[in-house]
Amino acid sequence: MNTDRPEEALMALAQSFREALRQSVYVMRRLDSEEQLSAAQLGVLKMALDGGARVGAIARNLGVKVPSATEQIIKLERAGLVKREADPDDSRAVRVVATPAGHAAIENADRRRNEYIAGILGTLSEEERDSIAAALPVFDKINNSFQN
Amino acid sequence: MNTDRPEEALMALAQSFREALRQSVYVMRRLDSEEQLSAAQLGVLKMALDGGARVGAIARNLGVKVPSATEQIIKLERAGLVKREADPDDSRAVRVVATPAGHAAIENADRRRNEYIAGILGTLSEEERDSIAAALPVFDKINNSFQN
DNA sequence: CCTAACTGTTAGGATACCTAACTATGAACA
DNA sequence: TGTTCATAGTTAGGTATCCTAACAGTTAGG
Repeated sequence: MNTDRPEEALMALAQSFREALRQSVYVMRRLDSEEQLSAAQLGVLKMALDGGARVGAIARNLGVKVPSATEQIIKLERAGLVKREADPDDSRAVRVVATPAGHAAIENADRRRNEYIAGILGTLSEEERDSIAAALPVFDKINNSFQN
Repeated sequence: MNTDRPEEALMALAQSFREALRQSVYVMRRLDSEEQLSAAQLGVLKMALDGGARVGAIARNLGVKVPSATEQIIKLERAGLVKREADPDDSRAVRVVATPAGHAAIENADRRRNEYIAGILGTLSEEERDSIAAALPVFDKINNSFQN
């Protein structure tokens, strides 16, 4: 495994996997286009829930650079969904915290999107759903390989 | 199944699925950032291979509107990887065809990306790879639900 | 023919991301 | 204690991708 010249089977699997990734991007765009909060903003908001999160942590979680996170945070702030506060332990840092309106917004956005997806999952067979359920943790593992 | 109020389990699966989608977008960005051809351009190029494809078909395949496809096609054309020709059957239409340089480029780009992914898949256990392989067709089925 | 439908291109605008440069704070150490 | 280096965010400027609207040319139906 994991040699310089991956075997045929591994390459074929990689190819299919890549196709799934490509489609996922498309699906996410569709999902986003019907909502007010973008996926990135939803991600920020989620991290801002319990006690808030620092800008750098948010950026890392979203897989973007700090200025890109700042940009989304500012939009959410203008929309009244989060507020920025000084970190009591480190005055260089900024804690992003969800406002009550932010809490409400995230619940709505999350539920709507989940219902949309659940509607589609509902059309699958039990078996198909099981295979998805089994694969998701592995997906997660793979995706985490890219965090570097 | 597929009721107005999806069950708990379905909603939970939808939530995890959505998380995987989100991560996929991130992974695709990473993968793209190390290459010269963007994923969208690679998609155009692939369709331009055998006998070429019409602009509208390319747009549909990529999940974007026609002007967005045109934009990518123009870039590839300027790079010498495709050429645009009149469709013999319908003079309104344009066929996008890969040049020899385009053929070469796609092979390189595809192989490099597959090797990268294969390298990661190689670190998984046999079982994990099997669960991915089993899920990919279902992913495909789900993703096709969005083609509307 | 003449109009309606279709295929693409062009123009203009929005969004999200990036790098580089800057400010301010913290931490290490002589 | 004071200098220096590292860290946290913001701001400025630029790029890529997508979109809608308006347009030109072609096809097809009545």
